[in-house]
Amino acid sequence: MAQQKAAAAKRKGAMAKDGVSANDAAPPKDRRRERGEASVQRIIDATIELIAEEGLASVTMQRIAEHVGSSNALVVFHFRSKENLFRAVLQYLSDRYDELWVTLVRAPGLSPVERALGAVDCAQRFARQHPKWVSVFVVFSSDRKSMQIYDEIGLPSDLAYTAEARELLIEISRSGGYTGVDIDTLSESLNYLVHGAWYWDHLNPSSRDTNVLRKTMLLLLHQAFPRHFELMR
Amino acid sequence: MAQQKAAAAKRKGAMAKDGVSANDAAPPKDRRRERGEASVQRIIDATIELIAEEGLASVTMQRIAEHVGSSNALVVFHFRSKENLFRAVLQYLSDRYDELWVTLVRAPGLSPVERALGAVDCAQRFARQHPKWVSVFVVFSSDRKSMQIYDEIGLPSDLAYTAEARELLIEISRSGGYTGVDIDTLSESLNYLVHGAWYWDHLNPSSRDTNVLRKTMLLLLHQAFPRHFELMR
DNA sequence: CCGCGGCCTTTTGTTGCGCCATCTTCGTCC
DNA sequence: GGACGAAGATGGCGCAACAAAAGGCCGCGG
Repeated sequence: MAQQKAAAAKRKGAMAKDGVSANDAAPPKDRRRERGEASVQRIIDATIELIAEEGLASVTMQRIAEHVGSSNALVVFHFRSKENLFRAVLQYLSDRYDELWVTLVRAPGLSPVERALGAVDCAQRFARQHPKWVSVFVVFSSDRKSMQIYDEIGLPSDLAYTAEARELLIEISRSGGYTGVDIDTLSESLNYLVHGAWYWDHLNPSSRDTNVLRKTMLLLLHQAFPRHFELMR
Repeated sequence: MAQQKAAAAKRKGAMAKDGVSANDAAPPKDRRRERGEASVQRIIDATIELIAEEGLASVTMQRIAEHVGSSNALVVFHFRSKENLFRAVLQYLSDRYDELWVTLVRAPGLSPVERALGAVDCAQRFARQHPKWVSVFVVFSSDRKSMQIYDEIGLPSDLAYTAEARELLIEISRSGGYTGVDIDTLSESLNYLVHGAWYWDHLNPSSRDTNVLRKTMLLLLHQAFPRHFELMR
């Protein structure tokens, strides 16, 4: 499947990058492979675009191929089936979200409070910078059929992020000497808020770009840990 | 499949006797029409069931008919097309929600605070009592194609409920002498929370039946209007 | 007993996925 | 350095699934 190509890409990336250096080692970088990988990426991008704009039902292999500017057989060649293509798309998006999360939440040297703020940022930035990606997530996770794919790829990460955030809240509560804070309800609320914002903004894009999500999350955090989170103005 | 149907119909006609006493109150209603209406309802129910369980993509006219125990032509007969059927389904669900909203929010003699609490109740009850209906809403509003249907039937009501809730909050704020409350952010947050809960519980049913939605909505209301809303314990 | 309305079967035309035969382009081996 | 082989790409086709239309049947009510 698609993983083979990712693996091959690593091998190439190791040395082909600085290949400008004169005539050393005659770089055997396979231009066929490069072309193929570029095609794979273009197909994934086109699929995201189409799904975000039109939904799953009306997306066909030929429409994707058409959008890419190739024949449908090329799509079938790279991803053996439609389901495989969708799986690759979701994996791609999941990886992009993970990158952002790692940068904003798991960056070394951050305090738990900073990490929590990073998580808030993560949710908001992702939705603002890549509304189409969010749409694809929503579409995939709604239809039960494609939900099988989401259950395999998206949901586990999703639950992991929630759990990680929950641990952060516990740590803040403990080290801050707070008692009587209902962590489970709080973290679940934040989860609802994030997904609600994503979902609602997908179905009613005009409400995007307000600061409601961030404000409310900070409000809840402030209400629970007043000494550690400032209210937004 | 269809043979059973004909047989059942036959039996039904003969059975009208032993159901009630011989000369039961002269039915002024056309029994054919009754049967037809029952079919319509059964088809709608089956469609809801199927969409909630499998998503839009894999639902076909024949699967619906099969689930109802009739031929696909019967479905086509009652609703002229698939799109029309879906429209009827969404209209049906929208009507059910409206009934609940009218009962809980617009009941005569309620104070604004009671109405607001009614709105909270409405969102929670609907999700608890009819998870499949919520699933259908989510499915319809996710796929852009069927979103055209949702935009016509579901979204206007949705926006109306949000607007009505917002008016309630304004009224409470005014009559309660509150100043500096950001009504727009508050009502939008509550909206996010409701849709987030519906969406998340649809894609991760195990988290249903907690009280998080209600608790958090009341928390936000209490935070804005402390003299009018008690916290849950 | 007759006509109509609800119900069903069969048919038709369309669409989409996946595969095959073929072609091109590029590394590699002798 | 020239031919072979493999990866990448193309067009088209077969099979299956689907929505929808055309037409016939049957029981019910008048």
